[in-house]
Amino acid sequence: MTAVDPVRWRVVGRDAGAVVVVDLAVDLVEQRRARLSEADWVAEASTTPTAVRWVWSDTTRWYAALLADGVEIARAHDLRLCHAIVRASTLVPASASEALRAEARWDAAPTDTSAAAPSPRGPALFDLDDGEALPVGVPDGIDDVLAEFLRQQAAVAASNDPGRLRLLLAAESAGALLAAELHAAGVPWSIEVHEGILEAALGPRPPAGTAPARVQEFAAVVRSALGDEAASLDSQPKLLRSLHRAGVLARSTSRWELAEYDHPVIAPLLAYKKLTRLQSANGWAWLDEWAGDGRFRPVYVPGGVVTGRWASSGGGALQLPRQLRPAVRADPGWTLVVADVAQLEPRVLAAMSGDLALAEAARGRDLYDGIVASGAISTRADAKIAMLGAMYGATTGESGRLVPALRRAYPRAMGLVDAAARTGEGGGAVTTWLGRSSAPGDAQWREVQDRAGGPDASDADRAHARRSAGDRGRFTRNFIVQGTAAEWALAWLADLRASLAALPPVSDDARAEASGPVFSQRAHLCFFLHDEIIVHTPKEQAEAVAEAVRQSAARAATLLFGGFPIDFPLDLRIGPDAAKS
DNA sequence: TCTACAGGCGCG
DNA sequence: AAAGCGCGCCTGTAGA
Repeated sequence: MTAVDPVRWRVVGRDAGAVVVVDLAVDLVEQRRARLSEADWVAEASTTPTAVRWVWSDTTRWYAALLADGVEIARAHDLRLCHAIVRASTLVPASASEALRAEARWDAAPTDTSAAAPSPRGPALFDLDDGEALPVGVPDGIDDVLAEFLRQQAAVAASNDPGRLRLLLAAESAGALLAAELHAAGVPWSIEVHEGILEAALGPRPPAGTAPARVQEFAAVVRSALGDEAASLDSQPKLLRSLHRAGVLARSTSRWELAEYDHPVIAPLLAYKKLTRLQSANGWAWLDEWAGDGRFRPVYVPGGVVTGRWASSGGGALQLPRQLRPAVRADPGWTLVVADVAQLEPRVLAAMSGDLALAEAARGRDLYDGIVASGAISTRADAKIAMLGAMYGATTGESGRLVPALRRAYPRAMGLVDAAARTGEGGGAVTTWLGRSSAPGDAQWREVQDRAGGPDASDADRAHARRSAGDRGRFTRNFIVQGTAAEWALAWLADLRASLAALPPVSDDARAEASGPVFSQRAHLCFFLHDEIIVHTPKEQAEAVAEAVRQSAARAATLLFGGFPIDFPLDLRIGPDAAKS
């Protein structure tokens, strides 16, 4: 059996009601087991040196309770998340992951910790749309957990690139810790500012069940312009019919299409839609439910997107409108460090393809300006449209027309995404820089392709297959870039999280102003969105935090891409609110 | 009455 | 302006 050092692993599982910890100190031969009560387990976790990595079934299943008890975990290995990566990774030969892939119980959805009723859950099933069902909750018995850990270690060791996979698994697991911490900490939220925004836009808070004053005003103007005092504005089919009667022959009621028509109803209707959107998505009801205690606590779902990006569930963390950003406000005595990466995805593409020309265009400046400076494309706006089109697979319109110029200027970078698209069109799997792989085309997809190639295929069959192949190609084209960008972001987060934890203790004044879990008594991450972070910090540490944010970005670049000359410039602001100035 | 879906729109 | 990728949430409607 192979040694599991240099990291010191502690494997956590349950057994007959108690928490069991197996310490894999140096060698698996020297396993030491300890059976702990819940209280002892909290004490054990809270006094663990930061160099120890806890191995557990599912971070969401264990960590929320520890955080509630004031315990922080520095390092973890999330078996559920890592199982998903290892089982699909093309870096792992099929023979090396066979044992792991046979363990379907580890393909379960995250443990649902929100349910009010505790444990004695039978085989809870989570219905999927195709009639299959995915069980909720992976195994958490100590023997199951230990066995799965060993399967994963073996598969990674037998992979083509254990170093990259280990980095990915560590980053993914650190992300899971952080996701729980972000939820526990919450984004500091000013109810007053939010209410001010709502009142300015919508008027005073209306009684439940009635529309705000400004919404009613615009509705009246719209109905009058339609010449129909009873027109329904909230039902798409009815609104469309009303518009047709008034001479607006739109085929949908979407904002962009309506904007093309010149009619007195358009302006008030667009205003009406904007206001009702604000009211229904982030109005007073949202404020009460999600930020009523002065903290916005979205539920993050690490690994929730196939590409490795996080998803979210509840609260709409991924859709927080810029309009509401001013409501993010630091506590008294505290401030915010807000940072986002400029053009993360094309920079990642330059690095992973080894495209020195694109890296040169990106170096030390706005990447799109750099493309213009190179002469490849004439305006910044066009360069941006072309780059997005190249990464998303645009074939038509302005974007599609501009992509060929990019292909000539940056053949390596474009060659990489074009190759990923061809792989996807053929039903194959593609893999990110660190080893996260997409699923290959499934049986149903394959069947569509096979039918189109058969002797009695109809034109419709062939068109369907062509479209379906194109859809997959655009997905895999984007997967390698979006997924690698997610890996860069995770590396940035993980490094920063550790740096913040190592900052010296803050003054008692700052601590006294803070509220929430123990780690929120000092500078801590409170928000993450793909390529953007917010750190809530005592004012006295803001500069140190900003420096840590920059250093972590630089270290993430080195960690992933070594000495390749690519930089990741940050747009970084320090201030009491998170609105972009 | 309940659930599934589509339209629409917010974010990267 | 979308286009071309990835999401979540709200609303109303259609269908069981």
